[in-house]
Amino acid sequence: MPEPLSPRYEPATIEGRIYQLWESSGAFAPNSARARGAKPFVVTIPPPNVTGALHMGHALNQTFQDISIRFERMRGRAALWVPGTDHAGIATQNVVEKELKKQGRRRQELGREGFVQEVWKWKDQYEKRICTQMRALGQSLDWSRYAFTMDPRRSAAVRKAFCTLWERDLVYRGKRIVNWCPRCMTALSDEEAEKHASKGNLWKFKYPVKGMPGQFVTIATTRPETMLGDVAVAVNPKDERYKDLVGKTLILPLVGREIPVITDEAVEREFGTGAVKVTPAHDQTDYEIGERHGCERTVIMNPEGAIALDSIKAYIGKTDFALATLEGVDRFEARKRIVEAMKERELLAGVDDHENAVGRCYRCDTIVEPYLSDQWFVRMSVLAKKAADAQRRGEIKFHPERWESFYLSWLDNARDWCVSRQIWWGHRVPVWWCENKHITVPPATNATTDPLQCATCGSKNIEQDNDVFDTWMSSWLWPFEVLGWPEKTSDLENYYPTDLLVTDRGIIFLWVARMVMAGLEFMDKIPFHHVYINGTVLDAQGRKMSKSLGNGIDPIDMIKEYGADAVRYSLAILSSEGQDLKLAKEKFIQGRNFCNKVWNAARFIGMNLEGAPRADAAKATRLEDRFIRSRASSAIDNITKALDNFKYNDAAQELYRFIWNDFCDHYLESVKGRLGAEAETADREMARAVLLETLQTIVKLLHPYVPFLTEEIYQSMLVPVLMNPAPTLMESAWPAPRPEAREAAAERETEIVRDALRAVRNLRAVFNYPIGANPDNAVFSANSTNAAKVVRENIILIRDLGRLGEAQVGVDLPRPRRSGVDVFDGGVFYLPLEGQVDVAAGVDQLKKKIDKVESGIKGIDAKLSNESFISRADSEIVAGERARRGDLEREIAMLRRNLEGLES
RNA sequence: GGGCGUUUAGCUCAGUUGGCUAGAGCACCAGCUCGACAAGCUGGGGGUCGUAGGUUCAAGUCCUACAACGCCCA
Repeated sequence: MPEPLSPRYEPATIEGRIYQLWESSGAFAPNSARARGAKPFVVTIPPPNVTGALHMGHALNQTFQDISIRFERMRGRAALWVPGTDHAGIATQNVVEKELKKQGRRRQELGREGFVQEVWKWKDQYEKRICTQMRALGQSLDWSRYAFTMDPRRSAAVRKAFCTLWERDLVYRGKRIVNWCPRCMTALSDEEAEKHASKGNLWKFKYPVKGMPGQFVTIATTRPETMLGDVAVAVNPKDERYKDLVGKTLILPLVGREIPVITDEAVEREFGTGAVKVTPAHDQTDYEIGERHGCERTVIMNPEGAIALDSIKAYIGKTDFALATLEGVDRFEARKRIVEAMKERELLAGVDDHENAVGRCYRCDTIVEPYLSDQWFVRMSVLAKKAADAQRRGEIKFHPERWESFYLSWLDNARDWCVSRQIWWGHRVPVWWCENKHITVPPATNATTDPLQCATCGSKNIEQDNDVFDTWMSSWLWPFEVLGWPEKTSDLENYYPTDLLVTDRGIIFLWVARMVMAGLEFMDKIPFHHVYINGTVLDAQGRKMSKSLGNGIDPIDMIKEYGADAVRYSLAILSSEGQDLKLAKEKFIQGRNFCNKVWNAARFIGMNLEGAPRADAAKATRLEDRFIRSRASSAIDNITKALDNFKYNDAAQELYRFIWNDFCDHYLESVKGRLGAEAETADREMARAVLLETLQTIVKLLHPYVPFLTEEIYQSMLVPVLMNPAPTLMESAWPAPRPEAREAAAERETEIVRDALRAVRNLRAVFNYPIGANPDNAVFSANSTNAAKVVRENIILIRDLGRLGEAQVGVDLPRPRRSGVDVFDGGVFYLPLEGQVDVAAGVDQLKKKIDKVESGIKGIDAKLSNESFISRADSEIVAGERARRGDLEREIAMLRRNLEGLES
């Protein structure tokens, strides 16, 4: 460390330099000498969308991944974390369209090629920004393997996948009801149409029965405008109310079409009137009913969501309603007009409030229209079953576990996946059409070569399908396409399946499930062994962070303000397994303060560390040395175990306790007196040896969370004094277990010392004892010879830190006259009061303490006086309670006696 | 309507298989510029663990019901 050192940690001065050091070391790639031949540990990053910059959710998600990667790298695994970005079809197309709109332009003016060029420009810009952000966060990604979902290799993978599925009859083209976004003008998958409960109405329309004047069937509908496309009215076959009407013909109001009354099991008798209109071209359930009854599918809307009368133009003029005026009218305006027209004709039987789930486009929030259209689908049944079977065999473990059943229930009900999108940005569907409407798909063995003629009729006049694929049609290949699939690469050989996927619960269906399907279908192996579902980052009020609310916190701003290490550590300690976290800017202060603490502890050690210490820490005999070595040993075990089980929060807390409470608060303070020039040489060297050893353990254990600062400490302080240091901390070995350093007795004895100190300080504070006074007549009256021994052996330290002069130590010593008293873990401490002290304050505190101990005794008495407790509880528990009661009894007697002494 | 999660100190959250007087960070009160750190140190106050039952010698922890909030599916 360069001198003079700032008493404050200044992350901005080191982060860039350290990242450079890592990157140039080549150790982001899994091919260092240590990693060679080692078992791999592989993570593929959930590729951020090039639509925009990274947000706090990414920072959280990636921090967990980097913690695991750095941990495993240090443990000696060949750690590989593959970076990448996703083209995010609809989302990116939308933002670029918005940009164009600002300039008063539309994508149609640019043409497909011109527009796609614009999107590439956008992609380049954000890709660069995203990668810069990941570096700023300190992510140890192997940049040499960077992948983009639309780069040539990934494009080849998508084509290979589609052509393979085609040959296996796992994709088909079909006219189905899809979720149609009239604004994006494209189909969406079921998962992309987000259902939101919304308040709407249930309208009741009367449809006249043909030839029976005054007779009606009343149907209920939430979307009146679709009545134009009605082809039947359906009732449940068991519904007695409609028994006589089944088979009769109705006259569709406003249109004049004759439609039958049919029966179908799908109709719920309890819904509305029990009779529903059947509109096969505009509703999924109606479509299915229509299929069963061979109904016509009458489309009455255009792709923009406006009424199109083409298919019913024969009916124009058949009724008194001016049907033609609806042509081109938007669906919601048409709804109003139709309800109005029905009302005028006294065919509106009522309107109820009705709450139902309305699908909205997950990218633009427009209400999705169930719409009949020709699309490409991936058959889910076989794929989903394979994935579910693998899950039931326990091949993939979810963290937290509960997501497993969530995931399985989706797999068990998965419907065919609509993969074609009517947009321009994405992988173009590798299907060619000839003028005879024959389909030509390249052979899977040669999927990237465009066909030159129709495979059916040989026509050379063929054109590629205009549609592109759903983004997930490329990202479901991610875990193996980034490793080079479909080529048989050594990466694929070495690193597939991967070990860990960290992602958000919102894309378990969209992405995780499909990656498993693709992995099993194309690689015959699951893509990853562990799936960690991280929590969602919320704002201080518990709302999701979003652009529209403007409540987001930019991770880069936070890095600038607090440092990347602070951001990472704060996120990790704030988020327990899979739990959402409410975040505010101030929350990063905790991480920053912690980093500053570590910085200062290291700075202090640096001031006392000239060259390598001449002592062997393992031979330490002093209590504080044995204590910190013992605690370090358990910290190593606890943190290793926590990280092994993806308990990021547990490990972060253990780090905090160990570093701040044990090392800084206790050990550093204990050891200060041994570092000065006046101290005995051997004692000083031992202190330095233990300091150095512990510092080394600390920077290693902390490195996965706080990589920059720990690397800086390692480089400037440890490399110069270590034998054969690894070139970077990042590549150095994770601390090995040290069972031999574990000493329960040392930890227990330290508790006595620390509590004795607490008693001293407490009495000084309570009685407002003068700061500068170092009394010579304090007394430690131990309640056992062992406790007396511990206090005696450490009396110099206690006196030093407690600011006492001489002090008497012994078993059951008498209380000095006019003295304050505090019970500590191991005995009683008496502080004779002299000068101006506040006796009343001391009395107050004694009384409070007596109350507390009394309630403790009461609790124990309740147990001990209970026959069943004595007979049924484990004997050691009972004995423990008895011993505890004895302790409390002695304590309270002491407190009472001394209260009297003070009050008199 | 079904499923899942949450409910513990003023705030944000920990709390293994039930078992010493329920913890942390922030905030709060009091004191401290003693050569790592005021982004700090020391001491302290503060909780009928959502409600109501139940199981048990013993429940924050297990069971049942209910309530509030949130997420997902229909």
